[in-house]
This record gives sequence, structure tokens and C-alpha cells, in this order.
Amino acid sequence: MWISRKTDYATRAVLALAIASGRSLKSHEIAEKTHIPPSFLEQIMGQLRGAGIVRSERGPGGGYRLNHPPQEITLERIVRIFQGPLAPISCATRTAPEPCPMEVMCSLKETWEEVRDATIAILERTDFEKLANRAGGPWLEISDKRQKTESLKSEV
Amino acid sequence: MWISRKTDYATRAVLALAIASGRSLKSHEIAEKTHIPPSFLEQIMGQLRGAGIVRSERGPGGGYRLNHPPQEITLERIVRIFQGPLAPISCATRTAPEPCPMEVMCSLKETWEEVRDATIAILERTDFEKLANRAGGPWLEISDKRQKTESLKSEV
DNA sequence: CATAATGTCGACTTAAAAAGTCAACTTTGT
DNA sequence: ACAAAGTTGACTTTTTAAGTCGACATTATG
Repeated sequence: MWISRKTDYATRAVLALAIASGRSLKSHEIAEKTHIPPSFLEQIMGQLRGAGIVRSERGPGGGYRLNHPPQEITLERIVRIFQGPLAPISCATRTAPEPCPMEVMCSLKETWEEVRDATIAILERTDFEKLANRAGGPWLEISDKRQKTESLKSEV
Repeated sequence: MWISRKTDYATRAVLALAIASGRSLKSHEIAEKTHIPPSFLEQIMGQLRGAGIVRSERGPGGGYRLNHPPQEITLERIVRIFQGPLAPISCATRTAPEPCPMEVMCSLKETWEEVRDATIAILERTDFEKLANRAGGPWLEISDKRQKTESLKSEV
């Protein structure tokens, strides 16, 4: 339970854009598709933009789109933007492990590092092209359920 | 960074008891060895006792000791007591996954489940006998650094 | 140029969880 | 009796998460 709501929202927003495959989505469209509170989404899109994940266009007809091909965007990247270090505990971060005050050598650290590395490995190999495909997309102009249902069926 | 300080403390306390290998430790001894705030440790030991991990004796000469052989106590067990579900996100818990509101099939869930399963696997195969051994223990009445240092050297 | 539809920014609020403290109490060995 | 333990539950403080809001900037369209 360590993925914050904000991170969850961010990954869902990026997934929505990946499924849109290059076309831009307006903020409120993303909000609707993903059920993210619109005013909160603003904040999140700002951070994604700042991190170079999405680019935006203003004015009528504006919106957001991915700034890179989906296969180049890993889940690890997005999670790190919102979540900070992926280690389960501060003594086991890769870049700045906090010293452990235990008197005896703390053998727990090794295990926390295993968890960290396993987590990172999974998130690094999961890119948004895979995720979009797994979701049954990319779709071109989907509006009715039939099309969606069929594309899902054909995958099973 | 999802292991709370409390969970961290709890695992360290159990490790200290595992290293003590059957002998009992007083609350303040555990607090010293692990640098846990003594009054906070009270709370934690209470929970460990309630969960059947440790047993206690009152009065002078009292203290805590493990209620089972260390190899029967997994890290997973302790973490669950203090941390709740091990899934990174509520839609990916094993027992009560929260429904996801995404309109399209949310393919992220699969990856969160991978992370969950990898985490659980690591924590389940890590028991406190291994941890105590890895820490260089169990020791009988260690008080000087020399002994500690030597036992570590012989392991490397 | 006016307007409306968009994104941008930063300060603000609220709610919840984490972290830690404390005092009064119970048990038990000597 | 007394002192050295553990027990209990309520309390406080701090931090983080989660979300809101209003004023502003940009731009396509008529």
C-alpha cells in the first residue's frame, strides 16, 4: 500500500495518453476516463510536464500528449517522479542509504535491498506500450462498448 | 520507503531476540541494542506479544523472548502485523482488492500484482534464523568488539 | 479585436496517519 | 514490603497525503 493516490493517478493518466497513441487529450477527458478529480489532475499533469513525460498545447483544441513513444516510457520512470526512492526503507536506497543505528550488523538491510531490486526490475521492464496493448488499446476513436469488448475477447 | 518506522523497529527488535537465541531480553536492553525509543518500544512489544511472536515474563528478571524457533518466524509475518497488506496499491491486494474505476481495462494492476508477489516471496523465504546468522550471531554474552569483529571476518 | 476554451501557477485547507509520550496499573522475585 | 519488571490506554505532536481554489496566460476562431 505504498503507491500514493497521486502516483496511481499519474500512471493512469499516462496510460490513457498511451492508449490515445499520439493524439492529444484534454485535461477533462483524461479526468473522465480515469476518474481522477479534475483539479487534482491539473497538479499532476504539471509535474508530468515538468518531468518531460508529456507536452501540452494551450487554447481551444489544446491538451496533452506523450512526449516520447510509449515504449520508451517505463513505469519506473513515472513512479519515481511521484514516489521518490523505490527502496522500502531509507537504509536501503541506492543513492543515499541512511546509516542504520543498530549495534549489531543489521542483516535486514540485505533483504530490504532484495525487495528494492525486485521492485525496480519489474517496473523498469514495464513500459507503456506493453501496458496499452495489455489494456486492449491503442484504439482509434472508440466510443461504443462493442468494439472494446471484441478487442478484449480476441486477446483472450 | 513504505516500511514504517514502527515496522522497522519491530523487525529489529525481533532480530535482537533471535540473536539472543532463546535467552530473554528486558525491554530496555532491546531498546539499547536497536536504538528504539523505549516508550515506543513498549507499544511495539505489546503488539508482538498479542500476535504470539514473543512471550513475556513480569517482575524482576522478566523480559521478552521469542515464542517460536527463529526459523519459523518469517519477515513476512512480522511485516504483515504492522504494515497490513503487502500489495503496493489497494487494487492489487490478495484478499480484498479494491475495484478500479478506470473506464478502460486497467492493465497496471497486473504489474502491481507482480510487485506484490515478488515482495511476498522475498519476505516469506527470509526467516529470523537466517537473519541472525547473517548478522554474525547468535552470540553468547557478547560485550566487546573483538569477538564481534572476528565472527564477522570468519564469515567473509 | 473579443471571446471562450484551454493550460499554468501557487497558495491554501482538510484529513489522516505516523511517531512518540506518559501516567497509572499489575505482576512477581527477593 | 519493595523494587523491577511488563501492561494498558489515552494523549499529543508532526508529517504527509489529498484535494481545492482563484487569478492568470495562451491561443484558435469568428
